[in-house]
Amino acid sequence: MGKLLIVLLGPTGVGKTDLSISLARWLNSPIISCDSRQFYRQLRIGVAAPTQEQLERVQHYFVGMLDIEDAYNAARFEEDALRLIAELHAKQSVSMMAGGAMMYIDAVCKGIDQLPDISPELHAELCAVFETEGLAPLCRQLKLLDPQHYFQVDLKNPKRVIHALEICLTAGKPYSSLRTNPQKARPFEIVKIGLRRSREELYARINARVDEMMNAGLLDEVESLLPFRSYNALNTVGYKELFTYFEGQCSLDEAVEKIKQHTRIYSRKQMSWFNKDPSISWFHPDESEKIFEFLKKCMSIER
RNA sequence: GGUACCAUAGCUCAGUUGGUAGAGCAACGGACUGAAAAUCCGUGUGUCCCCGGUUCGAUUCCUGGUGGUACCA
Repeated sequence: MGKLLIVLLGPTGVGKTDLSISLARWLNSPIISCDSRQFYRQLRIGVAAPTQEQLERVQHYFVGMLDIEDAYNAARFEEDALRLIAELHAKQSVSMMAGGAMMYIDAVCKGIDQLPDISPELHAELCAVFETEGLAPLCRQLKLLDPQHYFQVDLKNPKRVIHALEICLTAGKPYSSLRTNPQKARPFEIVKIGLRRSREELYARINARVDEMMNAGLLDEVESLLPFRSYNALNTVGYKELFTYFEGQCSLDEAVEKIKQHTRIYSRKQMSWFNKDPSISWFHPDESEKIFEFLKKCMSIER
């Protein structure tokens, strides 16, 4: 009997959490979260993590599994999620992943290339070069070590250039030789359900949700995280804006408005990524009956 | 009421020694394989507050008006 992974995705604020819970109960299955910032246990209100009540109704994997100081990435998620999916599929034929972290979704569905681990020292060294001399010397070095990638990479994007360079230096061969644009075989079928709304609707929900977060105590949550603000996990919409408020750089109203704006921008970025993926079947979150019908069909084909 | 300053893109403002204008943010579009709620790229026509004057030509100079801010009464 074939196994199936249902992937529920969509932009932030579209209504994934609510629908994922009805789906999970309908399927009698836990939820594999694919919202990378909800993985951090200290990030609750600001990342719209499932509530305690929701967590009690349905088991959620990965939510709150990391500490704010932990480093994590899409490759590790690929490993962790695949291991978990295999365990679940030993007991059940259908599993479900829900979330909006674009690259994490692709890591599980398509796979990403095996790359060497980068030493923190090397990373710090390259970052220091960037800080003091800018990107130009790093680009020149990349051109020498990996001319092919040099012509593909976004040479204005420090993260990309530094990453490519540290891979070359660590692997001892060009990054491009390690990039295979993988489409890894998975021991299960994948059905992607995309949720979308009109922009007007989505923006209204995002704006309202930010106000709800503030009412729910986001300010206290962020204040308690001030000592950790340099960690990457806190370079997150909803947190960075309130940090600048605590620094006295702007008023609270301005910070809240920024959170709304940045969340809207993030939602568009997600849509721009998802729109490229032809394997997604799109629904409005209110059409849950249609989604159930659609999934029934998928599942009967699988069996 | 008087004086001074200001009025330019959705917002904050720059600028044009007179030849109809440009930044940041926003907005919109895009990229994306180990930081990804990250990071990066692209897109700028707007009665240059209104009426009049000077001028070949005014958003720019001048008169008047309107609105705002500050100070003085």
